[in-house]
Amino acid sequence: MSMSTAEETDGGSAPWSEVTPEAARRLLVAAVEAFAERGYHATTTRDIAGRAGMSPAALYIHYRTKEELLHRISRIGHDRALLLLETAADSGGTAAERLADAVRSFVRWHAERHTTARVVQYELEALGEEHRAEIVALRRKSDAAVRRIISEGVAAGEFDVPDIPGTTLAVLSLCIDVARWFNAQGSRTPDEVGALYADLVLRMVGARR
Amino acid sequence: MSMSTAEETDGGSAPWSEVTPEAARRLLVAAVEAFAERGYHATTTRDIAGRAGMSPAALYIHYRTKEELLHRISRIGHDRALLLLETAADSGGTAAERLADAVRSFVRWHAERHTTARVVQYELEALGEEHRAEIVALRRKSDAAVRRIISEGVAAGEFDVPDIPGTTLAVLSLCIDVARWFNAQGSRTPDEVGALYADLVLRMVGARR
DNA sequence: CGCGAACCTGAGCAAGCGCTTAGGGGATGG
DNA sequence: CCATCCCCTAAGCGCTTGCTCAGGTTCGCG
Repeated sequence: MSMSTAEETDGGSAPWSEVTPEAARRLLVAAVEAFAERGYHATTTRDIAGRAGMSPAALYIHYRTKEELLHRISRIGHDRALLLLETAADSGGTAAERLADAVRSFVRWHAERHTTARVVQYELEALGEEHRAEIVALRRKSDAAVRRIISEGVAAGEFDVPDIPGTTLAVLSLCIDVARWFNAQGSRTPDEVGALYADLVLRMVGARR
Repeated sequence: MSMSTAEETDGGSAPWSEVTPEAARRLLVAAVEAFAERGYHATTTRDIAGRAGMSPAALYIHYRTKEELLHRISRIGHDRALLLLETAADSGGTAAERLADAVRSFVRWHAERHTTARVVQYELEALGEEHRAEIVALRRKSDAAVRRIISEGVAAGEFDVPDIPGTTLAVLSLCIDVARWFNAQGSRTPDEVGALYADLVLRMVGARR
């Protein structure tokens, strides 16, 4: 029973500090691990509770349903991702600097916290109607943030982009998919992937170099 | 230059011609639709059989388990995807032409047949141990095909690519993720997405233009 | 010491799961 | 006509699912 769940590769900011009380957080962390490993539908409430060292019934003291657990995870993750992109978009510097910054931090988050990101990005369809609508709204804001950087880069003559919406979509798609293939035991660190991807994206938008 | 769209007819009739008898094909097509909509684990054998107009028991006359159905789908899809990439890699022309050709046909397949592609690309983890190993081997061959084009382009002085394995990974990742976001009711045709992505990838490898 | 609130468990329910089994119906060959 | 084969279904088995509920333990506070 002395099993510590801290298999965290996180660096810096506390991962789930916004979730209280502590028992609810333990359940949520257990759910993230289970959902990322096997997918939402293949994960049982018994599995989640077991990983958190509780009985199945304990889950329902802190969350009304299994779907609500997924929603909390998804909501927090999307808030975080959106914050990263908007911070980069609003920072100073050239469009190229801001775009590289956005991609670097967004990708680094997807690699570093790929367990969470996998759930956040690939289990959307398991959400209920209303919850999914809420999350989709957040995703549109992410899209808008990236599109804004690219548009401003084009307007300033920094970028050469024939299809702004299409390129925005491709950039986000490229970054998001990091969560699918990234492996913590692999040879690349999150920082390296972030740097590589920032370079590739600058090439995609034809940034003057 | 001549794109062999002969066997790429759309819509769910020709693509599964290798599956016989007809009842087995109907079940498989129904399974593709169901898996793509709800995911493997959320799909029931009753749902699959119902879509094919049969009773649940009929499924087990043609397939031993639900997992075998997924494996057949995954195997056929991966064979097809690998064929597209290797055909492009082996065709004549410059590296840039071959890379553009590979991306164009690979992306078009993911968009045109996004229902199938979604199952093929995102339900790998539901496969059993041996079946997954077989599929992973096919995926490594896809990676090798793309890497070969890029390497040859670099060797010929056509491309400027600092990190060949990383860029190969990113190119494949970008293309595969089309299956996740592509929507048939959306404003882009598969051909348009293919053209856009071929252009973006040529920029990523720094092709002389 | 008592009391209530917060937290958790053991036991279990109704529903749904993948899969099996016994047998029916229609075509084919004698 | 019967017999055989294939394809299919109705019924259901054993098990697991998400979730519930009555009751127990621990705590702060008087």
